[in-house]
Amino acid sequence: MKEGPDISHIAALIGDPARASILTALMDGRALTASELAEEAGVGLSTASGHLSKLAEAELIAPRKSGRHKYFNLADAEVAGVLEALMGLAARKGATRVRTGPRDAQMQVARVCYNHLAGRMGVQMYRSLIGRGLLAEEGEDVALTGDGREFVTGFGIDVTALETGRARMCRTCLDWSERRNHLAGSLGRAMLTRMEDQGWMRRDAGSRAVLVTQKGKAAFATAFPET
Amino acid sequence: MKEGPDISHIAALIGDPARASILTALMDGRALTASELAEEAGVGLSTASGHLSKLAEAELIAPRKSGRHKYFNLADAEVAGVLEALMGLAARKGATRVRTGPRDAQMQVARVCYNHLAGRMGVQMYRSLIGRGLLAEEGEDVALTGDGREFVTGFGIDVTALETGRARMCRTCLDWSERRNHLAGSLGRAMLTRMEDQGWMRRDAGSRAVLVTQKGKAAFATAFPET
DNA sequence: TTCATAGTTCGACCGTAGCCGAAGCATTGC
DNA sequence: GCAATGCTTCGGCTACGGTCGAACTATGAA
Repeated sequence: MKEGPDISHIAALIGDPARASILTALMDGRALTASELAEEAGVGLSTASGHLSKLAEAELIAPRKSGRHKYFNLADAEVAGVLEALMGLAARKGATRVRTGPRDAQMQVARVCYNHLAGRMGVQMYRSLIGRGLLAEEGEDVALTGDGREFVTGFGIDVTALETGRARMCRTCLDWSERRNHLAGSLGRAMLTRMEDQGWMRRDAGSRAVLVTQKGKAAFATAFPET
Repeated sequence: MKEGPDISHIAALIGDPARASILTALMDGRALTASELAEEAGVGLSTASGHLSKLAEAELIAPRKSGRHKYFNLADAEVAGVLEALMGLAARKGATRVRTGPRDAQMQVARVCYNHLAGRMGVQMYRSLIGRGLLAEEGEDVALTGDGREFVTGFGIDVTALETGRARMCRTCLDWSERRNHLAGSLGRAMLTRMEDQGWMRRDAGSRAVLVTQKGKAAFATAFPET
């Protein structure tokens, strides 16, 4: 008398510590190789290879061969969303396995989620765009308004290119630390890239934290004022 | 070098088939006893007791003693939301463990999620309320508008009582079958209860399906027209 | 009090699944 | 061609955790 999809299989996949590390490592949207993920998870290459097969088989991650390397990505933003949601549950009993350090504080301020900006700054950007009518919420997702289109173009982003792309341009993603939406989708990704290009922020290699430059702090506050 | 909350522990808890059955059984919001849950999961009472301790320890479920019975509920709507999200992932590769039958079709149409209405009808209700400006989305959550307050009161619900309650009145919950939001929170619960009281629908004992009466079909379509 | 029902704890059993190292493919570089 | 690198497969070990039944506790009913 069980109804609905079988969640135990997929949850069990996420439930192994090594596999959870792998998935967490992929949450910033970068593609990583099997060796890098093995290192990240702290297991041997053969073990990691087994884990990766299982995750790929369940379509939680998407493998891509490139030469003699094999790169892995999270399958899509929905998977990333489920992982963030699980982090939300885990976070509220302080079940962080993290060695606390300077990076962790920065993680709360700005970090990469899948491939867009998350953390306090990600949420601030989102709320600022909504508050000024540049982004409008429609049902479960969001869209650029006319004003928003203009703003984003002025920000240095080719909106037309995004619109013709295959990926959804605007998506929301629930932030595990802030418990509020931030902007995902191809626009979210483009915004982060643009801010990196302008020297406002840069990703911390080997973690999901995003380091904000002095110049970036000021420019960000001007571009995305709290409303 | 792991950052962020430790999702593996919590995912592993959900990942055991017996525990997943228990959690799934609790998704309709009813409180069930240890024996009932053992039956549901198909394990012995002693085994179930162990599982229940673990789930309670992780605050996924909330135990309540009542006489010589012990009742269990999901801890809150966020837990229910994570479970629905996992179902969404599982559903897309057809990983249903369900014996297909007439009930399952009904589950797609209308079912109980935690304690509110989900499935096609749940989504229709939500979209109808949004479309007519009775419910407004604000950031990640939703609120009743002035018109909405009037409408809901006319529907036979004491809004003031809900507002003074401890639980959040309006919440959204992502539907695993429809992939769209439906209304959760104490208002979502009250709406379902009210519709049951009026004889529009009733819960199928022993499953999460909601059976809609002939009268209910018509009344629902009138009350929540597609916009 | 005595009995019955509900749930917990304990001990023992057993299977699954994670782990590694070694050997085997595949791809690139020399 | 041969060597080096990246990954997969295989075999065998181990341990963790799910399972049950039995003994124990607690609550309520007769």
